[in-house]
Amino acid sequence: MPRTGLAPEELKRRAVEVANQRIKTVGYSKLRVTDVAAELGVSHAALYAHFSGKAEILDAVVGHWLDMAQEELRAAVTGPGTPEERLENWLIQRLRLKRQAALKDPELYEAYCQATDRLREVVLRHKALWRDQIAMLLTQAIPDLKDPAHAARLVQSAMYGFNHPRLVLEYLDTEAELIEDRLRDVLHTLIAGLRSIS
Amino acid sequence: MPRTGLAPEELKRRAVEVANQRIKTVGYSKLRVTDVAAELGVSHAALYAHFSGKAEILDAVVGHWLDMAQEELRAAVTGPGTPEERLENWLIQRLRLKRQAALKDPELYEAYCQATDRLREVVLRHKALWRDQIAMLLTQAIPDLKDPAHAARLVQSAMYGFNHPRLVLEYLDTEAELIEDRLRDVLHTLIAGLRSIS
DNA sequence: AGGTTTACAATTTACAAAATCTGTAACTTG
DNA sequence: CAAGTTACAGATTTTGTAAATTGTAAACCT
Repeated sequence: MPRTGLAPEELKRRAVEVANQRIKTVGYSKLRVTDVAAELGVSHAALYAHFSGKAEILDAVVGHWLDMAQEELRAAVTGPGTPEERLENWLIQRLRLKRQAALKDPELYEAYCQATDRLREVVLRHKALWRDQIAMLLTQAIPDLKDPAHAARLVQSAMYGFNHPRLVLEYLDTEAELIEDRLRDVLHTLIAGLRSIS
Repeated sequence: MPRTGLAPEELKRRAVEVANQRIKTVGYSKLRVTDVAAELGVSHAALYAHFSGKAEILDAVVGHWLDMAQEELRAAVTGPGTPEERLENWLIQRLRLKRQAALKDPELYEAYCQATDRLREVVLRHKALWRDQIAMLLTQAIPDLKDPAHAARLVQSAMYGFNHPRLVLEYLDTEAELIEDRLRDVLHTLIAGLRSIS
């Protein structure tokens, strides 16, 4: 019987929520497990029954954000337009989500950056998911594409300069439209190239 | 009359040399202009007659490294092979130079990274030079290319994920061949695309 | 007068003691 | 016995202070 009156899953969910909130306000580097526990009304040791440590709490926060982003992006995959338009849309949307996050919640975004730097498993999983989505859209856009997985990796490589979290930060004060136009240019040229080769 | 017996230009050159050496040994963050001056046998204040401050000395060191790199790359531009091969060669060579620098003189490379982060004028100038070289090679590789400058920027955008100093560091422990293959893939697909569009 | 030095104010860095935080283990409660 | 608490050792962060560094100005050579 939990003395808190909360099911384990619920406490976990709330912990992530609180951590998320605290990162937004006090910042990523100043997040303390103690504070999160205090805000939940439990001792900090209690959290260790649900998370292996501070890193895992952070991972959960980042994972939550990535899930939200994933959800938003799903619309672009199934939306209207030609496959090529949807792929473009999807890539632009992904970029916008990151830029918005970086502008709106810089501290939370910093957590995401650090998770990426350290190659945390959460981020790797989502990167793989994203590549799958690109592969799917590419297959639709280029019917006789030889090796979708390979092509997807290629596109992802070329998009890295636009999408890498740190680089997104670097270009934050550059006009969005300018960057998006460049992304489109690269994408369309790549697709033209892939078509002409296939 | 300089009391050091050195022409201003010579002192400047030597200061850069000493700073360069010191960065390699004691590290970028621990470079002191006092030390540089001491090693030259002048008071640190004397350097302020030639450099506006510490940042400018660092810029000069980075500029020097970039000049060397530029020199090395010139060979690839005028070397043998088809224009497309030379462009590929040039891009690969540039990547290798960075990786080598990062491995051989990590501290010096860190100075370069920071200069890039802060968008120092030295780095911007070299980026423009590089883009010109890409444009030239592209023009040769694709005779009826509409807008070489635009195409060069496009290629540079797509290459950013391979060439950005920080990302180079990030991939330092990934096999060189793997990355180079990806770079080639992206480049060839882009060129195919540019050809099919022109 | 150009180039340099000395002297000095404003910053930055280095360091060590005190406080705080993380993670573990033994103990408690419904 | 699952969920939680308290107690605690080791690691990390904070804080205050001394020392070193940067950059400027006025004086100094030749």
